[in-house]
Amino acid sequence: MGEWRQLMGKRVTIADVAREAGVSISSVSVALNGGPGVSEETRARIAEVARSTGWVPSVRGRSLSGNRAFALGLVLQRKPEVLEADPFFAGFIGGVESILERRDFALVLQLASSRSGMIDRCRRLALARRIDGMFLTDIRLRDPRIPLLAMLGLPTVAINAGPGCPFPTVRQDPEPGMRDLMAHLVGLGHRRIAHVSGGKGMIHSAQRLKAWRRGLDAAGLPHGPVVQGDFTSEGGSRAADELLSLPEPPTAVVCANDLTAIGFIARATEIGFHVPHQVSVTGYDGIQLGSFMRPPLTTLLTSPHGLGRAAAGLLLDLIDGKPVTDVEIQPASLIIRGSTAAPPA
Amino acid sequence: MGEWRQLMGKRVTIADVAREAGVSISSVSVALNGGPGVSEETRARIAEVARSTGWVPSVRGRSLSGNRAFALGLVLQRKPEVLEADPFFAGFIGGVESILERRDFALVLQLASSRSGMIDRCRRLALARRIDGMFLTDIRLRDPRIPLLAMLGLPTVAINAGPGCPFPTVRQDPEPGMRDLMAHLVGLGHRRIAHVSGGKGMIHSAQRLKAWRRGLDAAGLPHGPVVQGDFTSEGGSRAADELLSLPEPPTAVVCANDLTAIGFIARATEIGFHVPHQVSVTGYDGIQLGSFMRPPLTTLLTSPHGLGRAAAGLLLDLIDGKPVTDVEIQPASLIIRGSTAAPPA
DNA sequence: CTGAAAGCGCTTACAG
DNA sequence: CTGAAAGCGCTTACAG
Repeated sequence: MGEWRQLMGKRVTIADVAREAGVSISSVSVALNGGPGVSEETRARIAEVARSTGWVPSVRGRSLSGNRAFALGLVLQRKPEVLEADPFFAGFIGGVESILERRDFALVLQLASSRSGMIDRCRRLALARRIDGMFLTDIRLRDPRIPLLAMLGLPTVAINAGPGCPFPTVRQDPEPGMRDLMAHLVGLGHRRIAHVSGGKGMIHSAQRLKAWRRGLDAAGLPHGPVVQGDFTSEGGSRAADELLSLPEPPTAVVCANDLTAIGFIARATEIGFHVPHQVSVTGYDGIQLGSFMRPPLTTLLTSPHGLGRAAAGLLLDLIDGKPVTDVEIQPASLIIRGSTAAPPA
Repeated sequence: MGEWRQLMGKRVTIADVAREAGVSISSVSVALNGGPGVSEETRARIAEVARSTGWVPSVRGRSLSGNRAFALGLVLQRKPEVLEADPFFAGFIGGVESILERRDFALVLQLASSRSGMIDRCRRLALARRIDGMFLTDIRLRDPRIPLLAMLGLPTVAINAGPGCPFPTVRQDPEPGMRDLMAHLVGLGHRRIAHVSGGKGMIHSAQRLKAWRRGLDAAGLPHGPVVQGDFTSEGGSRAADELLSLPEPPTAVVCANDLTAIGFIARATEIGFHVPHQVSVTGYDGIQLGSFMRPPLTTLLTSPHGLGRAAAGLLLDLIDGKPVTDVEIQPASLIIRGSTAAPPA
């Protein structure tokens, strides 16, 4: 019956509910928002009418009068081909949604194809007042979105930001796991350990590169060669060509992420290098497919889902004006599988 | 200066623009929506003021008065672990966004953790009038969302729907490619060809199963064994255990998607079956990583991105009241790689 | 405890 | 060509 009314195009509004319950629309509003000043009896009657008519408050009306969009924004810039295999994107959104689902907030997603497009869409999303807050991911060195969002005054939560970011931040520390990984390789006997880096200018690329360097320093080893990657398997494949044609190729290669490692291994195998017996290869992310590779991938397990959950909770608190502090989720942890072994004698 | 006004909390509104331009707010509205009845001179003046103040119309006001949300909805149900490696999700969204980006529409994404949650969120999204239209993906046999959305009267576009779906549909035909795939296997000499199916009750699982059967029929071969899968690598791994322990194991296995095939190959290799020389394995989807497997995966190349583009265009037309017809994008096509070969003699 | 009124920022007929 | 007015569906002080 409620459904029936809805479907005939006669949308149920707060006025219908008020009329049917014999109260004013303000009483309906207060009753359903849990405000004080409505008797239990009236509240129950209103609730029953709302239920039976199938009324769902219009977010348009609520937004305009209440000055809240009931939505959070996520703007990403990705090349389509990178997005498909992206190890972060889907898990992060899943984590965010697991929190928003209960709060009846919506996630507004925008994918920009260019850097300037991303910045422009951030700006419009905020200025059009479509969202109450924003998630800032894939942060770059001197990211132009940081001053933009700060200036617009939009509540923002950063994910894995570097130091000096003015927004509350959710972090998963790469350091302990990377230290374990480097110790694992050094312990196996590796002395020439190379790195295939992540996308240029990304803060997480820089973090992983630094952690690799520190691991070498800690073991008193020289810094091996670094090849610029881009977080894709193609990049890993190219890096294999480059590193394995060196006069003294590395015996271990630390890749900036799993996709890179998978591409590296595929190409290394193709040109006749046995993984792990001639060259050990490691990833970063801990994607599910890593365990189905042959050899299965030694990697660091990250938690995009956990970051999403934490970020959503933090952003909602921030919007509600609650006091917030940065959140650290459990650090990425080493998973040793078959793609690492002792170097050739 | 425009930015400055915005940032001080004094949001620029249409009233500010009207005052500064010396016109009424209705003129501003008409001018910026490209309506007739404003002189070129006035329009230019208004545009200049809008630009210099940095005014972006509030979507809240526009939605309420204009009865449009300027947003489209996508509600998915996925287990978090499936979502991460999902071959469809990210590409589809990328395609949708490539169209929405130009039209200043937003994509509202909701991820439900349960079936009932998904249906409830569909309902609330529509009733709260948060969106103008909806994408219907992952359609099941007798999907309860179909009558729901039809009843609510929400413009909806279906993706790869079966016959009898009342909504305009975007399709990528699996038939020609599956026919080619089966012919490829039969041509190699395979006579015992098994199938690992997709998730239970999904329409695309049924389609691929049917296509496999038809291929066998066309070659006059008996239907090999079918193992129930679930579109995951774990499911493929379990299927390998089951099929390869048969008294007469199949010499070729057609998997419902690439993840399943990858899991199958990993497990088959582990228990001592050489792929492709003892058993050929095929996938479906054409994920990028398929070409980095060893052996690289024979599969059908699909286009989630193309489906997303087409679906977004169709849905926007539908909302605008334009006449629409179903759209067929180029069929999924066979890619022959190293995971298929002649059966053992 | 309850209701009438103003207002959120726009769009859309309708007069002039 | 331009403006004043009504209205979209709510929330929030403010009176009673």
